[in-house]
Amino acid sequence: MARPTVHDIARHANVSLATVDRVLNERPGVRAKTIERVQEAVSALGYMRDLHAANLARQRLYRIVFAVPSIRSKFMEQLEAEIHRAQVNQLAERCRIDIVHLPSTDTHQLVTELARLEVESIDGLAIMAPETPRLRDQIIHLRQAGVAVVPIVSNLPNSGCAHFVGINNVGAGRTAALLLGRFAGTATGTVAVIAGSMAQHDHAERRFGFDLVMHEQFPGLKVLPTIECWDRAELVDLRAREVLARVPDLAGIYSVGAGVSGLAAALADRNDRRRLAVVVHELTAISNDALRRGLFDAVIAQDIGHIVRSAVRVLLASKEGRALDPAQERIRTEIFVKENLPGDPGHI
Amino acid sequence: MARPTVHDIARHANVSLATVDRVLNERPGVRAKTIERVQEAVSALGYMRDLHAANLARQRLYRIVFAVPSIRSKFMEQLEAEIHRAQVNQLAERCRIDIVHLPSTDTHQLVTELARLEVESIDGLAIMAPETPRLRDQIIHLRQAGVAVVPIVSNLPNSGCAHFVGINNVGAGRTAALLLGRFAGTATGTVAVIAGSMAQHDHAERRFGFDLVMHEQFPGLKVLPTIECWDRAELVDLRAREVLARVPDLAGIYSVGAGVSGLAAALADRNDRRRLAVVVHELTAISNDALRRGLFDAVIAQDIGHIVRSAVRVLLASKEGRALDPAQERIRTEIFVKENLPGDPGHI
DNA sequence: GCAGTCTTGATTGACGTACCTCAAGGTTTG
DNA sequence: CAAACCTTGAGGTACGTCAATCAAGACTGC
Repeated sequence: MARPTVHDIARHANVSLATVDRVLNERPGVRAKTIERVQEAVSALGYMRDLHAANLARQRLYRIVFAVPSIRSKFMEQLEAEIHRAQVNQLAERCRIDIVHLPSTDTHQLVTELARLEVESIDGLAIMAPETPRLRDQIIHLRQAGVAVVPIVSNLPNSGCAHFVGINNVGAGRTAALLLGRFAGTATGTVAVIAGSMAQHDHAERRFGFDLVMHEQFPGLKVLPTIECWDRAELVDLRAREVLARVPDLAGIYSVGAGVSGLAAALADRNDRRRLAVVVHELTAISNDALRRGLFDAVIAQDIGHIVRSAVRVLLASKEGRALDPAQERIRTEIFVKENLPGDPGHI
Repeated sequence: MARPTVHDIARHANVSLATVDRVLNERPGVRAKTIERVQEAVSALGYMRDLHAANLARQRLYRIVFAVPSIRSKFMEQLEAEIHRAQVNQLAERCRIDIVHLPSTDTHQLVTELARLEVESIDGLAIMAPETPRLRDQIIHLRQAGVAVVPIVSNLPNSGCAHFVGINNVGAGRTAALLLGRFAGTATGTVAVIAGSMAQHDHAERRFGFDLVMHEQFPGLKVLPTIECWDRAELVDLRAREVLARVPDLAGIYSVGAGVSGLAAALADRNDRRRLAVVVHELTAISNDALRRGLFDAVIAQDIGHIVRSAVRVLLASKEGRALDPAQERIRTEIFVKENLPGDPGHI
C-alpha cells in the first residue's frame, strides 16, 4: 500500500483532480458540501501532501532575514556562524537567508535600517534587538505587510509576535541564583553581579530572576548592586579585581552578560584561597576553558544553533500555515559544569 | 540569478544532460576527464542538487527500524512517543519508521529477533541493546548487507558503527558526582548509589564516572556499594527507606537508573531534617515533579526527541552518502534543577 | 426562460531530477 | 582493418503537486 496521492483522493471523493486541488489549496469555487466530501476522503485515505513534490511545483523561494546587532562579541560571532551554517543547509531547501546588521546604540537608526528592507521580497524576519515603541510600530507594520516576524534571544513582548525563540531570561537568572547559592557552600556572605547594562532587557530580566531566588532561598547571601561594564572585558577585569580585593566575605560572582574573559583573568590572578562560586552566561571558548580550569563553576547557556534553526522553522511554518512541534522549538536553559561540556574527548 | 540546474551544468561543461546525470549519480560510462569537467562546472556554478526534485524523482521510500527493549518504563514510554512523533513527521519525507521490541533479558533471543528482520527491505537500524558477541556479529552482518546501523542511548563500541547517538555515560556519572558533591554542603558523609543493575552497560559507566569524580574531588564523601533494584520502583522505595533509616551521616543519593518514583516516595515520607543531595537520571513527569517539590536537587537527562531525530538523520545521511553537521548531532548531557525545567509558565 | 454567476470537469504544462533506451561516434584490440 | 568495446548525445517518461485554462453544467434572480 503506497502513499495515497491526489488522484486517489479524487477517485475516492468522486470529484475531479482540479476540485481536489482547489480544496487542498483553499482556492475558491467549491461548494461547502464538496469540500467536506474531499476532506473526508483525505482523512479516510490518510493522505498527506508530498512536501517534495509540493515545494518543487510551488517553485517558491523563501527569503528570511536575520537582523542582529552589529556588536562584536564571542556570542555574536557564534550566532553569525550558526546563521551562515543555516544559509548553506537551507539553500538546499529553497530558502535564502540574509543577515542585516543593526546599530547597537542608536535605536532610531535601528528602525530606519529596518524600514529599508524591501518588504515585498521578504518572507520572514528573525530579529534580535531591544524593544522600543518605534521598533514595535515598525514590526507591526512589517507583519501587516505579510512578513512573518520572530524575536530571537531577547524577546519583544509588546510587538505581538506569536512566538519567541530564546530562553526565559528570568528563569535563567533564577537558575543562576540556585546554582550560585548552592555551590557557594556558605549560608552567609556577599554576592557580586556584573552585567552589561540594566538597560538591556535580557540582562535586567536575568538580574530580576536572580534576585527573586536569592531572596527566597538564600537570605543569608547579600547581593551587591549591579556592576555595569557594558560587556567590555577590560572593564569587567578591572571591576572584578576591585570586588575581589574589597569584599572580604565574597561568596560568589554572577556575570550576566559578555566580557567574561576579563572575569576569568581577574579570577586567575587572585592569590587568596577563598571558596568562591562563579556563574556566568553563554558557553564560548573562553567560558569553556575557564570551566575546565576551575575558574568558573557553572555556565548558563542557550544552544545558539538550535535558536537559529528554530527561528527558520518557525518563520517557514508561519508562512506555510503549518503547525510546529512545540517541544522541538522550546529553547532550553542549559547548565554546563566542568564535567558535561560538549565535545568531550572519549565519547564512549 | 536563480539556482543553477543540471541543464546549466551541461551547458557550462559542454556535455549532454545524460552525461551530467551519469557523473552526478556516479553511474559508469564516463571518461575520467569528462567527469572532471563536469565537477568543475558544478563547483564553478555552485550547483546543489534540488533535494525535493531528487527525492521526488527517485521515488525512494527509506525504511528505518528502531529496535528497543520491551521493558516498560517512563523513559521507554518517552522514547517510543518520540519515535511515533518521528514516524508522523518523516512520513512526509518519504521515510517509513517501524519499531521492533527486543527481549530485555534473553540476549540469545534478542539476536534471533534481530535476525528475523528482512534485510532487503530495511535501510537503517537504530538499536538500543546491551552488547554481546553474538549481537556484535549480527550487526556486522547487517552492515555488510547494506543496512546502516546506529546504536542509540547505550553504545555498542565493538560493533564498528561510525556513530553513536547518545550521551557519554561516563561523563554523565562525572556530572552527577560534581553536582551531588557540591550540593551536599558537607565535606564528609556517606553517599548511596541506586542502579538498575551493574550488568547494564550505561549504568555501569555512569557509576564508573561517578566514582572517579567523587574520589578526585570529594574524598571526604564515602560512596556505598551499588544497590541494585532492577529499575523497579517498589524495590527502590524499599531500599531507599532502609538507607535513610540506617545511614546516619547520609549526605546524598545518586539514582543511576529508573524507578525514581520509589525514591521520590521514600524521600517524601522521611521526617528528619537532614540536608540531602539527591541526583537522578532522566527527566520524566515524576522527576520533574520531584524537582519542583524539592525532593530531588538535580536531574541528569538526555533529550530523547533529539536522540530519535538525530538517529534518523544519521541513518538517512549514511544511506545517501551525505555529510552531517557534528554539532547538530551531538547529544548533550543536560542538567535540570528546579529553576530551569522546560515548559515553564511565564515564558517571557 | 434568459442572462448571469457559481461550481465542477477535463486537460495541460511546468518544476528539477532520476533513470532508461537507442544510436552515433570514438578508441582499443587482435 | 574490422570487430568489440567504451564514451557520449539525444530524447523520452516518470515522480506528485501546483496553477492555469476552457468548457460545460447547475444554479440564481428577474
